[in-house]
Amino acid sequence: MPELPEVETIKNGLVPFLEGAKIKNVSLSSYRLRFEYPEGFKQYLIGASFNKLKRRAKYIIGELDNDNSVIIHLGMSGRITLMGNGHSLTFDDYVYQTGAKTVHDHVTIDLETTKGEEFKLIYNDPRRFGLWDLVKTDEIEKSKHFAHLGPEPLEDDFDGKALLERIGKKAAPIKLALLNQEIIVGLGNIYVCEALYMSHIHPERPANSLSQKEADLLVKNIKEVLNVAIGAGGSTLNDFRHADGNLGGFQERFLAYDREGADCPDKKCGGKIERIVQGGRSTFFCPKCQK
DNA sequence: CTGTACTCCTGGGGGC
DNA sequence: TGCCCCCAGGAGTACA
Repeated sequence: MPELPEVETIKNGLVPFLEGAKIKNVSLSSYRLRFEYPEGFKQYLIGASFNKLKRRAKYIIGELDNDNSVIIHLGMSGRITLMGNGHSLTFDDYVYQTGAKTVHDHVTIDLETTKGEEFKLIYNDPRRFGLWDLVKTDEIEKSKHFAHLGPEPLEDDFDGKALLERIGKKAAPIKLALLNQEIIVGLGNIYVCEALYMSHIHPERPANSLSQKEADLLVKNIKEVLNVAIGAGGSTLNDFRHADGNLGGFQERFLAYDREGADCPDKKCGGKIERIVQGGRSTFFCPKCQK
């Protein structure tokens, strides 16, 4: 799925269109997503306007003017497209696009901006691992989606000390600990691999074996890789693009992720990137410089 | 407590 | 061309 940087970029891209916009109509496909839509989903939405858009972990939160908030998680393959005025803009670029078919359009929202311009928001999700929910705005933090979530990695007060506190005595491999949203939110398979590579930390190291110094470096690199990715995506999403939805410039060049067999980017290292499986998911790392 | 296996799904790509 | 198998950026649950 979209990890924190992608969700942040999408949220930021939606802000100028959605904040203040009024929901004129909502239509749903006949498929359910990860969960059923909540009772009265459409009724709460239609006629409401969006106040603020926020991000928490990998969720987009759309605060409405009726004390409810829309909670959106993109799962593995969720994409959001805005269409209006003969143009469309798709906020994805990180997920395969060729398979996009309207048969997987599950949520369509007709909107009207404060200036009276009409447009549609379309949520497309082939694998349907995403979710849309409705939560009382003042109960978001204790809702089932958010109650167990760990700290935001980009918060100023999140540092190596805070990470070690969250890890506690956990002997699980550091790779899996970082994917655990109860310990730290927003990281997924890609950025965990990248941050561990940058920090020269072996993904199979027990989480509780990290020194304070290693944790400091790891957190510094987590922030770095997330901020670079947000910076790369953020600048491309300012306006509607033409109908092919091509944003460009959002391609990541990964150091370790998906580079099995490639030379370690550090020429002085001379190692080769390897792929192993942890928790049923691929881990890419350099066994020579990650200790 | 741990770790693992499996679940929800579709689609792309490689091998044959 | 097709078929089969593996893989995919998430995350919850069940079970030993």
